[in-house]
Amino acid sequence: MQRPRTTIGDVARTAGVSVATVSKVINGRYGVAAATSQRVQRVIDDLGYESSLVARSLRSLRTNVIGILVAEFEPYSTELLKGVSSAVQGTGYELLAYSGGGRAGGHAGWERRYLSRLSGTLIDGAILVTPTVVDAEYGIPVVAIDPHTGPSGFPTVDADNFSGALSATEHLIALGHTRIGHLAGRADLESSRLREAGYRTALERAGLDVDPELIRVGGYRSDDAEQPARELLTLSRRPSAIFAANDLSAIRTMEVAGELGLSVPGDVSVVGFDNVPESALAQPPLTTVNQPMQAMGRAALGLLIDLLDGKERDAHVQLPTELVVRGSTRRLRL
Amino acid sequence: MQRPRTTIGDVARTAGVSVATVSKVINGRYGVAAATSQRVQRVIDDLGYESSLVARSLRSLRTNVIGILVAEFEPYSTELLKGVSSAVQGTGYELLAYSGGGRAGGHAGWERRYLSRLSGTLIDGAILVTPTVVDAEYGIPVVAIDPHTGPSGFPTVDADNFSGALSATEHLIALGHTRIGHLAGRADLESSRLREAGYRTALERAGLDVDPELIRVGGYRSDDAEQPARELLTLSRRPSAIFAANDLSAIRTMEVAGELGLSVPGDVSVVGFDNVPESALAQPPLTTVNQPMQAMGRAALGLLIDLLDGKERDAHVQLPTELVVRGSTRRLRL
DNA sequence: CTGTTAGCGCTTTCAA
DNA sequence: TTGAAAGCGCTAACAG
Repeated sequence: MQRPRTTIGDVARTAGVSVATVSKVINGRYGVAAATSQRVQRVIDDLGYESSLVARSLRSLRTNVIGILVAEFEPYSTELLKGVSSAVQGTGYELLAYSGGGRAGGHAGWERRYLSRLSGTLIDGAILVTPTVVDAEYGIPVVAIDPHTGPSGFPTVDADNFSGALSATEHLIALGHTRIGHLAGRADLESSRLREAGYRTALERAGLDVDPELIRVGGYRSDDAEQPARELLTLSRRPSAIFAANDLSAIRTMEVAGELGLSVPGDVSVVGFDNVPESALAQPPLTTVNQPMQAMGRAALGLLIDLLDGKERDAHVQLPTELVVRGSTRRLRL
Repeated sequence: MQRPRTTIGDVARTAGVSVATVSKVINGRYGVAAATSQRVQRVIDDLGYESSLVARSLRSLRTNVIGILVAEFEPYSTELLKGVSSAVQGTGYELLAYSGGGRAGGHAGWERRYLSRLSGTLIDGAILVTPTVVDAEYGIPVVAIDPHTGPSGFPTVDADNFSGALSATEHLIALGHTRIGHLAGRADLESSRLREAGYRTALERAGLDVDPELIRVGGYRSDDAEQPARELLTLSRRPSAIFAANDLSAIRTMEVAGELGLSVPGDVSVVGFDNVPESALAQPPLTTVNQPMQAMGRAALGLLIDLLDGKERDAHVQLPTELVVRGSTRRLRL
């Protein structure tokens, strides 16, 4: 099976020239006779030769490949990916999305590891999705989307998490809910903190108490949300509404409610955050806060390309969020 | 900015040993004194060293990285990606999704180019999404999802396109439609041909004529679908229903209908294919044929890993499709 | 205009 | 148990 791939050496031998000459032809360098160039080109076509990204990148400084590093391919990161992909068209760059399997994403600092692995340089620059540690120096230009620490002195794209959480909670309050639970995100993420802050602020503005018992950590991942969702829904004084820190945990919350024989939105209203496509598919369709993920991906790519071109750009881009009311919330019946 | 990354040489120098020794420690080879090993390990941790995938792959045959090659990150390929990503957890493999920017996906044979670039070996095996040319020998184990030519003597995963198209068209016929247009996919794709065959068969079984004027090529991409959709909808004897070969072109068809002042499903019913999450978000929600994309991704990964482990597996996996009725189709009013 | 040479960071014999 | 040296495929000086 493992027929070794054709190398530049094979091409050189077949064409009767040196590898250096072939390299020049491939890269369009000056100093090759037209006739030679054509002959080499023919051999390249005949053999179906394509230069190895690996070998090339070991030697040269540019590969025209942009990396996008994610902990896992889930709805959020894939939406970003769609945005980046649409924006990369015509820029001359190719895209390489990298994700460790398994729990790598769980370890803080996964982005450092991945970057180290790919650097050197398989990629010219990288987009980090939800990195936990935003270290100072990475060796290559880097843009972060929704980083752990929030904007911290280097290029960042995020959404207005605070306002989004505020309007989500205000929506529930406007519907007459007063006992509103919150399924928080990962404690180490700035976005998570901002969403909780929006929740608290909305309650306070409405003159409602913030009951610590109603706040649980769901951790953004569906699996991790199950247990805390169950706790909230089996409280003796059960909340009549829950604001989950992202759609995945909101959807899981609705599933748990179903298992407990509770109807959404009949017995409990649920609001999510992100507006991933899956939220509209849920039963009932999830009321959520839209985060313009594809636009964020495009913005990140724009920042990164400017960086690669040596143009310094405004270090921080924040895009607006917006409440999307669907079927998982309803007015509280007294 | 470009602080060069720490290399194995840096580690060796700091630890006062040779690079060879460091390499052995990293790879857990025998023949290193425990004390030395510990000292080297400490330096590695201190320096935050991570070996370069690039350099390593140039030398050794395994990288434990699986490639997934796509023409573009759009809803279909990202759904597959989610499936592959969930299945890769715990296998010890990492994932590298690669996509050329721009029109690379348009050129037939893009998968060959990408594979050549990544081979040699950045990746141990690859999953090819909708490859156009399924060449015999690629040098590394390869599994194709929904290939151009259909199952052709090497491992393939696809969905039951014919049955899906059949039930989509039968659904329209059952609703009383008799003039049913078809917006076909890319002419070079087997899946596209099968969907058209399902459409034709359903019409024939119902004793309806297949009017060639009602069949246009939409090409699976949203942009490419606009013109043919417009043509169908402005025909003097306009069809009362359209079966589009995938969701993206179905959604575009609905948009075009809107621009033309036609209501969906009031004036024209529309059915798609794939059931990408976006289809449920469309206005109105799209009736479509579900293709279990995440399961297909998981199946492809399973096949590939078995191949990598030297286990030969059943070369062809076909998953069932299923009609999902939503709001874009309705009974024809006479 | 073309070829020789020297690495890029790493793994792997093979000697010491 | 360790290290020196070769070489993976390629590019970039530099010589011829």
